Amino acid sequence: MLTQKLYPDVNTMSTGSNAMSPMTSTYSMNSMAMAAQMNCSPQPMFGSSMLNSGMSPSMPMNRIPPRMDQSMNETPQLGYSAIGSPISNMNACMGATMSSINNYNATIGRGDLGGGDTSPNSALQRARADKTYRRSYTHAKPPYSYISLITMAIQNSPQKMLTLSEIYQFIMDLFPFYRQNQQRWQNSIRHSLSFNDCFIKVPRTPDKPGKGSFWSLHPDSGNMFENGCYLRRQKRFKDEKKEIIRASHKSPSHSVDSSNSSGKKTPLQHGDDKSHHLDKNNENLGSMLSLHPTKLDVDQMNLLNANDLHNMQQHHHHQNMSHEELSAMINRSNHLALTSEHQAAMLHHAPMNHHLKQEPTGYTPSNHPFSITRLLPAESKSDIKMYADMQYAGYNTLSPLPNSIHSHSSIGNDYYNSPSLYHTSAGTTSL
DNA sequence: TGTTGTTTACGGATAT
DNA sequence: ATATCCGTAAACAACA
Repeated sequence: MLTQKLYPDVNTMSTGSNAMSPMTSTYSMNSMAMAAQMNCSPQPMFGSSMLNSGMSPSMPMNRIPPRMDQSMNETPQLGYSAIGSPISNMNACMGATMSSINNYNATIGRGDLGGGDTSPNSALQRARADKTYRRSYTHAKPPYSYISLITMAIQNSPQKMLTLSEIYQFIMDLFPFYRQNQQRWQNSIRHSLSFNDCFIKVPRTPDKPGKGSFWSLHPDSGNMFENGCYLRRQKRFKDEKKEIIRASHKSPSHSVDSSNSSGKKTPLQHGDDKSHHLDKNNENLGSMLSLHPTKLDVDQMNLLNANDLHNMQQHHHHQNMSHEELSAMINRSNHLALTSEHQAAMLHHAPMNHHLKQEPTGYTPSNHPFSITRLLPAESKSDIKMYADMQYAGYNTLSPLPNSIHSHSSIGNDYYNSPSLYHTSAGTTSL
């Protein structure tokens, strides 16, 4: 079960001069901050066996990385309430073996509510009393992939597009884990943005000078997380045009361009290195390509590709459409696929799709424990906004909080604060 | 010069 | 077993 590395950094620490572990936590935190840490839920496979085996003693307690020290000193702790956070609600889908974690997380996340497990000798109670045990959870890696995180950030932005630095900031604001090892994960973010077709680059308009482009979601990529669970995509979104290009350059008839003296593969030869094959989704690409034999000049295709969005932008530029209007259009496009009702309808009425895993518990996008709609609810909560305002006063002008976290209140919303929400969809409760 | 963006390469985890 | 997804490192180029 526990096959996935829980803390990959630990295994790769030796490579970096500033190597550090997300487990680090020797600074003090108030209860709200602790809750924030718990919001950085461990990996979904963070199973009970790990907990029951007494994880913390064997877990390396690492030195505080200088950068994190600095970060934490400069950055007030977020007052995120992890009540009902993904890790808590995740347990709903983890089965009975997760019950102890469920209780544990609920307790830690909420603070002591005076209820819960009262059995005197329970491991849970011992765990509660063991602060080291608690601390071992801090800065645990959130269970969301980088693609998920980027998607969250973009979808949560008013314009549905963000700069790279804004994406960074959103992630760091939401997940303290990512205030560490920034070079590492930010490289991965950039890689994800470039590598995945679901992200498209939107050039800056002259009236918005600055560094770097905006990043948005491909209008057709909205159903990447078709069950609403933002842990792992059901399937990788692939821009068909780009895929055709890649395939055309992989085909035997398309030999490696000898003019490429660098020895590097051309971009279109690349693909997913370990996916030396086309997706099943695209297994008919060969025939497609035979229909479009050659002539798929890279430039032409790039032009084709130069992003429908950009074309849209150009098109609407002539119509005096503002950047905001354009983003609103993108928003609508994404929203169509992301609308819960729409997705639910897709789930319940669409014929079985062989490449989609089935959620055994019948989760819909709106109620899945890892749904973005839970993490980033649409409605703001004024009290949390106030708290966030206080916490973030002068923190960072790039912070998405003023217009994103503040508006969506990823934290401390009713969902997170309602004990009733500990009731799982399976009818069990973690309280 | 630091940031942003692209690409290659590799290995682990997960799904089928 | 294989396919696919994901994370990470790193080289490199372009840009502000």
